[in-house]
Amino acid sequence: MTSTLDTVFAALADPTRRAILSMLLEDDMAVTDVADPFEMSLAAISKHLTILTRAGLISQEKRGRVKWCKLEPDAMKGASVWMQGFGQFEPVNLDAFERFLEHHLDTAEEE
Amino acid sequence: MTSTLDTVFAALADPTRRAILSMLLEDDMAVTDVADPFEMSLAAISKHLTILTRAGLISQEKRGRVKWCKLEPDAMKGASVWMQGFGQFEPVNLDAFERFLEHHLDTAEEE
DNA sequence: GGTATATTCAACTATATGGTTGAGAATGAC
DNA sequence: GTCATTCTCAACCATATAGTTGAATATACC
Repeated sequence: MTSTLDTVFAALADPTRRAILSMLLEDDMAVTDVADPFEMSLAAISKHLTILTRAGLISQEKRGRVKWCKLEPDAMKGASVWMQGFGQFEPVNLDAFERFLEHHLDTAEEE
Repeated sequence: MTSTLDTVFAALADPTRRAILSMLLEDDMAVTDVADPFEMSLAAISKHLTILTRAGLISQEKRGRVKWCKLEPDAMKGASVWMQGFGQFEPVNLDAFERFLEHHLDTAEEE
């Protein structure tokens, strides 16, 4: 939902959640099917899905008794752009990136 | 030092640590100077720097009694590439970055 | 209605994080 | 040697995370 840098990076910091996102690249999945390849309980997976949803990385839609999970890759955009600002050091976009940092991302979050 | 996806994403999930990395874009800094703009204690900043070091995102070198912190942007490569695997968004060139700015996509806020 | 399936909630444990303060170890200045 | 500076360590507190199990809810099937 929120999709701040905080929640997105935190969500991506867990290997189970990254694996879930990879699975959802293929297709939308029901919660039970997401949980299937993992050793842990369904409740644990349900919590992971909540964290991914809060970060905006997936959406969940209930149809009948089944809750479908759908990847929302756009939620990674902000984080991806933020990181790549450190990777690509052409002087051109370095300035722009620093302005971007100052005026948009970090400040917006700490207010 | 390790620079796994786990440690890198976890390190990036904190706004203080992201702010520190942004500061280090300019130049290497001593721990005291890194801590200066923040409200929190020096010890707290020292812990953040430890986490950034463990993630490989910075390196620290002691010269005299001063410990210098240096940005190591290559540590973000793995994480950056991982995210681009989801990339419906192309690697950020100036183009994509400017589009991002134009739409003043305050991705840091809701969705 | 009764039962099976899908998912979450509640309560609990263990561990990590983010912060504090105060003391301690190095180093540099005089 | 004395004193200040730089930085970390230790102990502590509050909160969040990652997992468990068992009960509860909601829907579908017959």
